[in-house]
Formats: sequence, structure tokens, C-alpha cells
Amino acid sequence: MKIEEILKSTVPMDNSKKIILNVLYTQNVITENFNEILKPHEISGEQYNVLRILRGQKGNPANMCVIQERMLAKTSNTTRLVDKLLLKDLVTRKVCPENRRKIEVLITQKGLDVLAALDPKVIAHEQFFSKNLNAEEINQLNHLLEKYRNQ
Amino acid sequence: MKIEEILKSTVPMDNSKKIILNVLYTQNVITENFNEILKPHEISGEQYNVLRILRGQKGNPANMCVIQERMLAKTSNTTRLVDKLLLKDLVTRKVCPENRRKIEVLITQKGLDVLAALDPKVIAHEQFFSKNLNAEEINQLNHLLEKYRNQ
DNA sequence: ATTTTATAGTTGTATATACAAATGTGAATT
DNA sequence: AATTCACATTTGTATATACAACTATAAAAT
Repeated sequence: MKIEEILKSTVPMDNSKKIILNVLYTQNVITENFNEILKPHEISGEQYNVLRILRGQKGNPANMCVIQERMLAKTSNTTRLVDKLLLKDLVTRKVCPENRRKIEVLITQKGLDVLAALDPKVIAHEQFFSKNLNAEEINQLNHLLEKYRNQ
Repeated sequence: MKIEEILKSTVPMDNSKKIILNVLYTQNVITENFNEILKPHEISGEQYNVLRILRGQKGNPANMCVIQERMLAKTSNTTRLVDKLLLKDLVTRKVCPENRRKIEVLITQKGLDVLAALDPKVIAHEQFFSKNLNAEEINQLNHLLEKYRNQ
């Protein structure tokens, strides 16, 4: 459905405004859908993100600022996210012995198991939307979003 | 910048996953930028959205569920958003005399003034990003996002 | 007329986000 | 060696979001 219909806009909309609303609305749709997948596993989207980053470390610990810079929402509070994961035994954390300012965060086996259980659902989620586009359109969309962002 | 560089991804990413991350990250960039514009006016993005919807009513009151259905984030709490706007005298609210279940929300002159002050900044914000694309690319991006969403 | 169902909005609670200030540690400067 | 500066993380506070439960009113069914 076109964005004007969704938001029941009465006035015609500039295409520049439409992009903004389309991106924001699409993000909402994606996120709502993804939260449904996560709900039975009792983790939030941002918690999932942290686990995914930690798995990507392949056994190496990640400290807080490494996690932060790889997250989508740069302003979210990594300390408190890790706290939540710690309570569920999905990660471990200890002070880095070489530099005691840093914290080493590692994903546990239990954390890896949660991700493994989610993997097929996550792939299905990604394809649920992208199946509406052909391979060329998918590339175009990625390219246009990247071009759009760059000031 | 490409999304893999931004998120410092070590593993190659499927194009379907890239779209998700690109949409979510682009939304973050847009929202952060927009919040900077709103900050001096001391309203949040969602509060701005409500005001914009009320102005769109052109003098007719909007009740809570009308506001809700025109908002981007369908799950946000309209009652509390309107509460905040009420405290700042940007809207009025009264019980609808014909149907006492409904609430009539109207934007005040002060609310209209805030929007008027923001209008040029909002347009500049929209064009700040879309200037990276030509007219055809802008249309394409809107079209692809709409097509992508439709299940 | 009373009960049931549907609609509109509010409130409670837990969690998340935004932003600033504070703490602790290490490196550089004087 | 003491001071200053930079870095890494945590904490505090206000606000926002997600979701469920609740209240009030209206419409429909019996």
C-alpha cells in the first residue's frame, strides 16, 4: 500500500517527505514483525543484536565500545543491555586484565543456543519481505538507501 | 557508506539481510537528525507527529483513534502523548458531546505557531537527504519501499 | 428492561531510550 | 611525582514504548 493511504493523508505529499515516511514506516513494520519472532524467546531486538555481534566475534571477547559501534542504534545503553543478557546467562562479563577500564563480554553456550534456534526464523523473516522484490530490485533498494543517507 | 562498513561486519551479508539493516539504520540516521531540529522546540518526534495530524484536520477535532491510525508508530500511547501536548498548551481536549466515549483533540494557536516555526526546518531536513538522489531515483526508492513492504 | 458485546480511551507496569553527569583507569604533560 | 587529559564504562533521571488490564459508554441481542 502507498504511504499516503496508510497514513490517510488528506493533502498531497512531496516525494522527499514520502521517502522519510516510507523509511520510518517500513522500519516499524519490520521491527513489529521481528519482535513477534523474538517474543517466545524472551529477548528484545536490541538484546538480539548484542548476541549477534558477540557471536560474530568468534570466541574473542568484545568490550562495550566495540558492541556499541556495531549496533544499529548508537545511543542505546550497552551496559544495561548486557546486564539483561547476564541475568539470563546468555553472556559473561569480566574486567579486562590488560586494561582495567575495559570489560570483556562473551556469549555463552546458552546464548549461542538461543541464536541457533532463532537463525532459521530470522532468515525467513528477511525473506518474507524481500521476496516481493527480484534480485535486481533488491540490489537497487540497498544502493538507493546507501546513496540517500550519504550527506 | 555501505551498511557492512558502518556496522563493521566481518562476515559477508545476504542482500535480504542488508535491506533490513539498511532500512533500520537509515531510520536511525533520519530520526537522530530530526530530533536535533525538534530539540530547541522541546517536543519529541511523536509529539510533532500528533501536532502535524491535528493541523491536517483543518479545524475539525480529531479523536484518539483517528490520531492513532494516522501515526507512524501504531503502538505508541496517544493518551499520554496528548497529555504532554496539553501541558504545553499546544492542544485542547474535551469529551465529545455526541458520543461521550470519544475525546475531541484540537491544535491551539500556540501549537500552530510551533509547527509554522518548524516548517522550513522540516522541509530542509527532508531535502537534506533526498538531494543525494535525482527525481527518478526518489520515485524508485519510494516505489521499492512500498513494494518491499507488501506481503 | 436487562444482559451481552463492541468501542473508545485510560492506567499500570516493565522495559527501553536519550542524554548528561559521575566514576574509575590509563596515558601524557609539566 | 603530581596534575591534566583522554578513554571506557556506569549511573541517574526523565521520557517513551510495549503490552495487558481496566473503566466508561454505546449499540445490539435477548
